[in-house]
Amino acid sequence: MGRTSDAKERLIQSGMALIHAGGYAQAGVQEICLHAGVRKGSFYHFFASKSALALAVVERFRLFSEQFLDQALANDLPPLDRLTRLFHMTALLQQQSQTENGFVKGCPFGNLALEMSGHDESLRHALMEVFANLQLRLQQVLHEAAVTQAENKAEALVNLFEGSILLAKTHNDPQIIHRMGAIARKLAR
Amino acid sequence: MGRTSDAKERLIQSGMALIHAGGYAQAGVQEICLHAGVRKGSFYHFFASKSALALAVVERFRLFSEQFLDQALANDLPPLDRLTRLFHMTALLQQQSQTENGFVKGCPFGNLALEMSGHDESLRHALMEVFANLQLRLQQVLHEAAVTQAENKAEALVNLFEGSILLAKTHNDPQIIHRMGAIARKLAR
DNA sequence: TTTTTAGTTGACCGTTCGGTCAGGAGAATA
DNA sequence: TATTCTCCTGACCGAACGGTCAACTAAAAA
Repeated sequence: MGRTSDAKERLIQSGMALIHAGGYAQAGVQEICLHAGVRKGSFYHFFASKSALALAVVERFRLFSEQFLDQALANDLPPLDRLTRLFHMTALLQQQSQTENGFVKGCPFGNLALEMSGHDESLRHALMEVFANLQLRLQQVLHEAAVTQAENKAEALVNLFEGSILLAKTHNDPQIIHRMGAIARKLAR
Repeated sequence: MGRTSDAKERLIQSGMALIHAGGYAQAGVQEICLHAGVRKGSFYHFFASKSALALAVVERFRLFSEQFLDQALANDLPPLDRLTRLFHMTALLQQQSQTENGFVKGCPFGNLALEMSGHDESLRHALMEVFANLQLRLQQVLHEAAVTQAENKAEALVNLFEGSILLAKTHNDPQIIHRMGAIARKLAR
């Protein structure tokens, strides 16, 4: 079946890094190729368009976020403590990106949602699923905590979560996310 | 002192409309000029660069948001009811943009924050001030409601507010913002 | 009325954008 | 080894990008 290559994988990795750091519009195909060590002609062998890469990038971030949520919401703690841990772990993650790159990169999904959901329907739908899934997982935690109006509260927690990351990026201060850990706990009860 | 013109004003208005609807990168200088009925040469007579226009656009949105907050947080209601009204009025505003344009435009500040704060420091600082001011005004309301930890809660309300608009835009559903009105009330107590 | 000065115009700049394609290279299969 | 199919390459495309400029126009100020 012809020769093999990891160029596609490298393109996805570079896409994740550059799109997360600078946004979709800022990350040019040429720049992504340069970062990946791949010629632009090869790019279009693996992806039909730049937005097709973005879709693959979102899918990879989704896989990472699933693992991240598995850790954060693991049942080695009481339900409400897991919520707090999600915020604290996220704050830590953003703090690391701040130390490495000088600025808080923010949520890859939230970033793309505000930049692209106005003019890329397929990407918008992919992001809707990501947020809906997050809400479902939080709802399960709230259910374990035996609270009322679990669905409504889970929706609020998603909003608070994404909002705190938005403001952490704007202020370049990951501690904002950390502080919301306690609020999330209060909101859940 | 030479002839007069409202071209600068028209450019700002067009910039507000197009940047809010499609984002900074999507709104080209040429497109903004076409929308405003101004030749591109004139654009650079009034603005040193595209990002200079963005700064003026943010300033205008800031003025509008001040008036909006004056209405939403007016003391013709008990403090906590004003918070709810802010969310309800915002939901209505986004619903109108949805009816007119087919999609929820989102918060002009939040949109620009996630798209631009990574590579335009002056714009980022302008947006920081907007959010800080919103937090201050909410803190005043909470103070009137005689609640504890007003600063911490005001910060949480800003996060919840921006987050709900982010998800309303992603899901193209302004009702999400409306539902957060009750949550905000609960969060404040 | 003359001078001054702000506003207007449209051609033009170099660069970068996403995207295309014909042809060559090389590894897996037969 | 011969064939087949995937991957690689680099030149090339038209369009759009933000931005520049000198000449021109017209209204306000002198």
